[in-house]
Order: sequence, then structure tokens, then C-alpha cells
Amino acid sequence: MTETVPRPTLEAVAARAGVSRATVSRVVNGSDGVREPLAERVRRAVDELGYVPNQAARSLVTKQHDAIAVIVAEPETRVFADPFFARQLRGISKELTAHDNQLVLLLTEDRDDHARVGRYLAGGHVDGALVFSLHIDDPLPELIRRAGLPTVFGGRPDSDGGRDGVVYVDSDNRGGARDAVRHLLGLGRRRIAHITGALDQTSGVDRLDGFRDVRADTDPGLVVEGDFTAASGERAMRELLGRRPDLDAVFAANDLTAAGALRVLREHGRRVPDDVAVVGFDDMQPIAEQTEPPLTTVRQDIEGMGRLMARLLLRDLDRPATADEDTGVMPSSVVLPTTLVRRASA
Amino acid sequence: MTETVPRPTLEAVAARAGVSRATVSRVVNGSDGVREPLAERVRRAVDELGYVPNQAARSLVTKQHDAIAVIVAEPETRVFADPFFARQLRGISKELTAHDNQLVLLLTEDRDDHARVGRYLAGGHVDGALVFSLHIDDPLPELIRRAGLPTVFGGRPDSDGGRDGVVYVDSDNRGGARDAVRHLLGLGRRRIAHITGALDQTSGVDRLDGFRDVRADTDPGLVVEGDFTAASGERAMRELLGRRPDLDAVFAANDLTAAGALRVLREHGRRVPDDVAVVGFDDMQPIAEQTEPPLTTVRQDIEGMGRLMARLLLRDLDRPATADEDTGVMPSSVVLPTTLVRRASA
DNA sequence: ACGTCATCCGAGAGCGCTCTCCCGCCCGGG
DNA sequence: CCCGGGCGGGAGAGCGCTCTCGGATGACGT
Repeated sequence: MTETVPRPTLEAVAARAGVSRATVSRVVNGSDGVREPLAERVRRAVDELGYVPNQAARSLVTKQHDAIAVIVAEPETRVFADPFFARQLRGISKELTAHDNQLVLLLTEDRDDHARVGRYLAGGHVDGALVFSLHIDDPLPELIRRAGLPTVFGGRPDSDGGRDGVVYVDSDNRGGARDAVRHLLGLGRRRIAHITGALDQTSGVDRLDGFRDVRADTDPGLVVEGDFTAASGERAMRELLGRRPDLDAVFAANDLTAAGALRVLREHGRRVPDDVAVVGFDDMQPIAEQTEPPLTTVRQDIEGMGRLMARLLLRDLDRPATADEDTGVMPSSVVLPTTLVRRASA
Repeated sequence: MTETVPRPTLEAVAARAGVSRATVSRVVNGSDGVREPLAERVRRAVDELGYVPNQAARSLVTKQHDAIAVIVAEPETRVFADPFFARQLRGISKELTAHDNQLVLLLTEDRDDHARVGRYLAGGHVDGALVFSLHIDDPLPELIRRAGLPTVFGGRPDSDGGRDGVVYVDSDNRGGARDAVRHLLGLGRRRIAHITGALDQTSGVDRLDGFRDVRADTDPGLVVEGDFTAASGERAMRELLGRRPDLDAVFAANDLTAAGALRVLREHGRRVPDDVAVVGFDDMQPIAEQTEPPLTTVRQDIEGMGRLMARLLLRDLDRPATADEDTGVMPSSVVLPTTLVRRASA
């Protein structure tokens, strides 16, 4: 039933317009050098026939695909717990479609998948890659480097500092964390605890570093490791209450963790923010607004990050990564600012 | 820098193995009719050169792309509020990669996007489409039908009953709703309210229908329209408490809505489940387990739905939608069962 | 030993497009 | 009035692959 009618080819359009293939090609691709009356005739033929260029044939000669791979390397948990991922995708999608590029999504879970991804990237199906949520020691960056594809990372990868040519987009996790802690200080809190994020991701490490920047001399007992999940927030909060029942503030590495902490605080009869002030990170809707009380948190522009990643990559594809003629530097990473959003919890 | 080394072609492999292109092609595509010693020689040449077939060239002749479009037509809100979408994607992704198909993601928001999607599908970049979250009166199905692409829908589309050849995968929303309401009846509740989902989606309508199946004679004042968001749950719950302060149970169209209702109930000092029992729908983690109290809800296998959609589509691509030789029927839709998950809220 | 047939492999066409020539036309200058 | 230059348009090669044919090779029957 779905017997596709053979689609018209360039040839067919050319015949109908009474010109050569080359001329049709020129018109279709918007190159100049075709005089108006002729061009118009071609255009009419194109939509009379409903001509759509065959992408495969085009790619075969141009070696371009107008397709970008988006690789999400996340072992289940976090991706689904918070809408982070969906929102970045939306940003990427917008930017990509605006430039007529398609988005090829690769979800990976384990090492086998990595091999598959490596093969895929090396297979030359896409012009570039956008890569997410790397964990420290992830083999993916190396695979990608070997595939030799232009790539932009989402979040600072675990490289030895600015390794050559690695481009990424990240939020100012460290700065945001500092702001959060300073805000708590400003409220007069002094016994400020931190529930960290996953410390095998740079975002977790950076937020911890930001906390330490402001509270260098803090009691180590006030820092408990979490992993960005709500469950870890609950566990950590219990531990903290056991160790330091006199704490008067908590900075949680993200909103989910903060939500978990909030529940435990309530369970233990601590009033928020009166007894314990709580600050989260991400300003993730709908979580942040719907905790009890609504969460004071650090906002990052997630969709914007996605959009920016795509833009950086497309720019690089346009004119491949040579040193900038003005500044003499390679195309560089971008760290986006964060802002503190005050609600009721602190 | 990213000056891609020209990749080896079939020709090159053939030369190295001392055979013809055709033979290499046969070996690479696993077709039989190449004797062992030769085949082995070819295989060696392939990986000595690191040969990877050029997909564009292949598509050009086979007219296949081994790519599937996944279209998510959702105006912002819901997609990100709950992880529904991400989870279906994961299911789809697994199935697709298992069959060496790539996943091309198309996110659409408004009518302009629809036109773009129509063009894309007609453009013959993909072999089939998986389509999500249609709203009633959505023009998308018609566009897709015209593009003549094999398609599977996620969720029952708003068609006039079983329109010819429309294949979809859905949960048994109506049956699940019945189970939920019967469960409340079983607890001895009699003044059972329902906060509906978005009634421009079949899932919302079906759940309402399920509610009515069991409570045909219910006071219309006990039904308030929502839209699957937590905010609508709050609003609806307030309205219900105003209208029918004596209600003793609420069936909410999804977990997010239930979470909103729960908050309002708490605000008003109603104990759950003692005063008012609450049941949600979806069993969406982490929402359902982390409400106060944890939510009794109707579980559907979301990832399974995704996987099934992909499987159905791939099967159809394998041997195009002709009537089944045994049963004489067209490939049909699938409605997956739901199960009630008892937690504390009812 | 010769014919027959199946089997394995290679030659070559062609998928639909882009892009490099190159030719022909028109215009302006000498 | 003729010639040179420039530009619009066409011819044709070729991108890397698949697939149909037909030729060669060897097994087998007689």
C-alpha cells in the first residue's frame, strides 16, 4: 500500500523547465548566475512536480550530511529524574532545525554502547557531535577525538585543564555555588552544610569547590556526598542531622537533592527556613516551585545551554576550527552565568 | 585540523583483497555465495583498512535509510514536567539501535513546525515515523498520511475509530482508570471525585471515560477538568473542596495532578488517606514515590510502549503493511495493560 | 573424455546529485 | 565593423555503492 511513487528527480525538473540539470541544481541551491526568467521557470517546474532533492545523492558528492549526533551518556537514573536533558534537547533542536540540520539522537548506557557510538561516529553519518553528561574517566571523549568529528561538550569534560581544542558549554557551577552560600551567610547562617552532587561529574565537583571557596574553614562533618538524586538528599540529610544537629542551613547540589533534604527536615520537625535554610541548584521546574516551602535556588539557563552548544558546533562546521583570525585563539568554550532565585526556603 | 583522511572505499578494499567490488559488497552485506578462503581475505582487508561503508552511497541505490523519525508534538509544558517522554525515547532508542537504525528526533511546537515536519517526512530522509502526543484536531496525522510513510503512533490518535491502517500503541487508560476507581470503592469511599487530564488528548478522555464507567451516576460536581499539570491539580482540588467539602476520595488523571491535589489537601488540613484517599496515574518516578504520602497509582510500562512502537514499525518496514497471510488482517494496534500500585495514599 | 549444470565471481550500469570545465552569446571598445 | 572579455548555461564526469548479468570454473553424469 505504501508503494512510494517514484519521486521526481533533478532530471525530470530540468526536462519540464527545458533546461539542464546543472541549471536546476543552481536554482535549487540558491547559487547565483541564473537569469531571472529562467530561474522562475525552474521554480515553477519544481513545485509543479513537487520536487524534493534526494539527500543521499547530495551527500554522496558534497560529503556533508546536515546532521548532528547528540549523544547522551547517562546510566539511566539522572536523565529521567529531572527534565534537564529534555530541556537541553529542546534548545538544541531549535537551533539545529533553524539551520536545517537534523538531530540524530544516541542514548548510551554502558561500554558496549560506547563502542557502537564510536563506530557510528567514525562511520561518517553526521557532520558533528554534541555530547552530554560525561562522567570522570569516561572513554567517550577519547573515542570521539579519534573519530575526528567536530564536537561540543555539554558541561566541562574531565580533561586535564583546557586540553587543546576541546570546546564545551557549561554553567558557572562554582560561581553559582558561591552565590548560594553567600546568600546563606547573608541570612546570618553560620553552620552551613553541603550535600554534594555526584563527584564523578565535574558539575558536582565544581559546586563543591564553590562551597569551599566561601567556607574554606568549614567543619568537614558538614559536607556529605550525594549523587544528585532525591534519595541521596534524604540519606545525606539524615546523616547531617545526626552529626550536626545544630546546623542552620543546607546548600544542596541540585533541586532534587534539596527536595529530599526538605522532606527529611520536615520529618524531623525542623521548620524551613526558620530553623534550617535550604538552597538548591538548577531552578528545575516543576520541582523547585512545588517543594514545601518553595525552593530558593540557583538558576541556570538550560535551554540556552543547548542552543549555544548547537550554535558553536554549527559555526565550527561552517568554517572549520582554525585559529580566529583576529584573536589568534581557537574557538573557545563558554561558561554561562547563573542567578540566584529567592523563594521561601532561604 | 579536522581534515578527515579520505576514507577507504569498496574499491580500495577490493584492490587490497585482490577481488572485485561486487565480492567485497557481498561479504560486507553478509550475502552468501562467497567461498570461505576468499571471504576471509576480504574481511581481513576490510579491517586492515578500517573500511566503513558509505551510508549515503548505499542509500542512493537501496532507497533505504535505516533511519526513523521520532516526532514529539508537544507545546512545551507537559514534555518537561514529567519524564514520560524521555522514558519512551529510551525504549525506542534501545529497539532501534538493536536493529541498526538511527533515531532522528523532531521536536515541534507550533503550526510552522508542522509544515517543516511535513516537508521533512516527504523529503525521504527516513524510512518511517514514530509520532507522539497528538492533540485532538492535530493536523499532523494527515500530513504524515500524505507523506505516505509507515507510521506508528504513541497513544491512540484522535481518529474516527479504527481508521484504516492507523497503527498505534497505547496503555489501557480506560481500564486503568476503572481499576483505580474500583479500588477506591473497595476502600469504602463513595464520594469520589475526578480531576481530569487534558481533554484534548485521548489519554485524558479515556481516563475520564473509565471513571464514568464505574461512576456513571456520579454527581457532575465531582468532576473537574485539569490538564495533566500539577498546577491544574491544585486549582481543581481547591474547586472541589469548595463545591463538595464532604468528598472522601480523588482520582487524579496523572501523578503530577495528584501531587498538586495532595498539596492542597494538606494545606486544608485533610489527612490522606484517612479523610481523603487519592489515586494517581502513570506511576511516574520520582514523583509517585516521593509525595506525602507516597502515591497509590496506576502503572503503565512507558519504556515498553516505546520499545513496542519501534518494533511494530520495524516489522512493518521489513515486510510492508500487507494483510497478514494467516489472519487476513492488517497489522494492528496494541493496547498495553496497566496495573494498580498500592502505596499509602489510598 | 565430453557435455551439462550449478556455483562463484567480476564487469558494468546506474542511483540522483554537484561541480568543473567549456562553449556560445552579448556587449563594449578600438 | 571586428575582436576580446565576461557571463550565463550545458555537457559530462564522477561521488561510493548495489545488483543484474553473464562468464569462468569445476563437479558430475554418461
